[in-house]
Amino acid sequence: MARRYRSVPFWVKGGYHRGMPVNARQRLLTTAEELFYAEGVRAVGVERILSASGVGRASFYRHFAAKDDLVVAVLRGRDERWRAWLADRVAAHGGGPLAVFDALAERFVRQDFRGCAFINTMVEAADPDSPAHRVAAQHKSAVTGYVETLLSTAGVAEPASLAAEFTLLMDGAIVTALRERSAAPATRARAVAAVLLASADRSPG
Amino acid sequence: MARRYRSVPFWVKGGYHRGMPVNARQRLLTTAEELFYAEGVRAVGVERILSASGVGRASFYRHFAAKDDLVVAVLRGRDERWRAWLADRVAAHGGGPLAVFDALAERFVRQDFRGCAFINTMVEAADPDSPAHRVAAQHKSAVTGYVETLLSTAGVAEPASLAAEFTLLMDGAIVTALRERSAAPATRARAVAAVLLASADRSPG
DNA sequence: TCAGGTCGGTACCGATCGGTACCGACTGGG
DNA sequence: CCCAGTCGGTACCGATCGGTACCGACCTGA
Repeated sequence: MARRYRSVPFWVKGGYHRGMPVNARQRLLTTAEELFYAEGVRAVGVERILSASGVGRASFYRHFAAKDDLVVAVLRGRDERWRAWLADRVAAHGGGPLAVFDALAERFVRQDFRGCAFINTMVEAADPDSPAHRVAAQHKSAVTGYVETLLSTAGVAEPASLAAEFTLLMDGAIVTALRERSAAPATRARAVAAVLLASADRSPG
Repeated sequence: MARRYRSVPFWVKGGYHRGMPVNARQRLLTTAEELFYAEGVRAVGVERILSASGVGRASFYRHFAAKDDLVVAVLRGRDERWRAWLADRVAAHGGGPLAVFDALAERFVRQDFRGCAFINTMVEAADPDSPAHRVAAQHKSAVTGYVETLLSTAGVAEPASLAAEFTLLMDGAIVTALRERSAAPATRARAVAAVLLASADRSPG
């Protein structure tokens, strides 16, 4: 059993000059997230993460009992930041439900775009009961819930079913962008969503 | 350099009783396809394929120069059979463009459903230039082309753009089914596609 | 001053990875 | 009958996998 990180240690205050980012745990999370997203969880060994982050092998297992725990921690962090990013970009694009596709379009044109980390996780972690797969599925539920609030705010009478369709379109756009590598799938999905939104019932008022 | 399989050998005619299916190459392809689909390409080692298929290690490398060659061969075979299966099921469901979603619904409820092998391949084989990734992308193009012919036959004026939207919906449904594990995503995508089809321009006649 | 905790570095472990080489058994066509 | 070719089995290779143990250096709070 590896010991766990407890509180803020000494070197976050003073000038710690050994590694760049704050502490070992944070460096591991940041480095692993990059590598996992770019090449896949299974394709990236612990050694790669250690050399890329400059963290010692023992330090790794002091913070994470196993590689799988790092994977889950990375996914949880990405889930939070991704949804915060989405809310930010939606607001920047007017705050309407269709803005989620404008946000996706921004991601698709990045040259480091490699699809959705959570879809990729559900593909790689085949077992639906595995912790990583569960976290990925939870992320999708959370996104669907967020889209539902957007639709509700926009005055859609029964936002739940339309939110499910929006999420399906988002996932379809992401997977399509994986091979088209352009913003086109986002605008395509947006156009479809616009048709759905236009024909949706509006709540009174 | 491993020698390649040339022509039909002796034991396909006579009673070959060592292994069940016809020959070693076919057994390798069948077994590998099952395992790759169920657990992922990277997760399945050569040893697993050998023990599960009953093929000797040397025989493996007589037929395939490397594991990657087996992967590509598996994908090519699956591409052909999958599209033949789709055409068959579409015909069974009336032959209309929307029948593709009825076909998908059949797949989603299978308990061995693990998404689309080609989407999974594009996720696992991160490098877009890798042979496996290329074959997977080609498969999607072929499916889109097939959907386009369905739309054209149905009298849609400009079937290309609508075919792209249909394919996006299909991929979205597949990814969604990966976590919902039911036919619901297929019917959901079908409903969306029906709206698009209804509002599409029809060619004269 | 000193115990306690975190740090990076390294040696090491058994297991598995993809791949090669060689073996004897088998069967067909010449 | 015998050579060519395919078969399954196995020993073996170097590399890498995830994980453990121990080290000295460093800083903190008592």
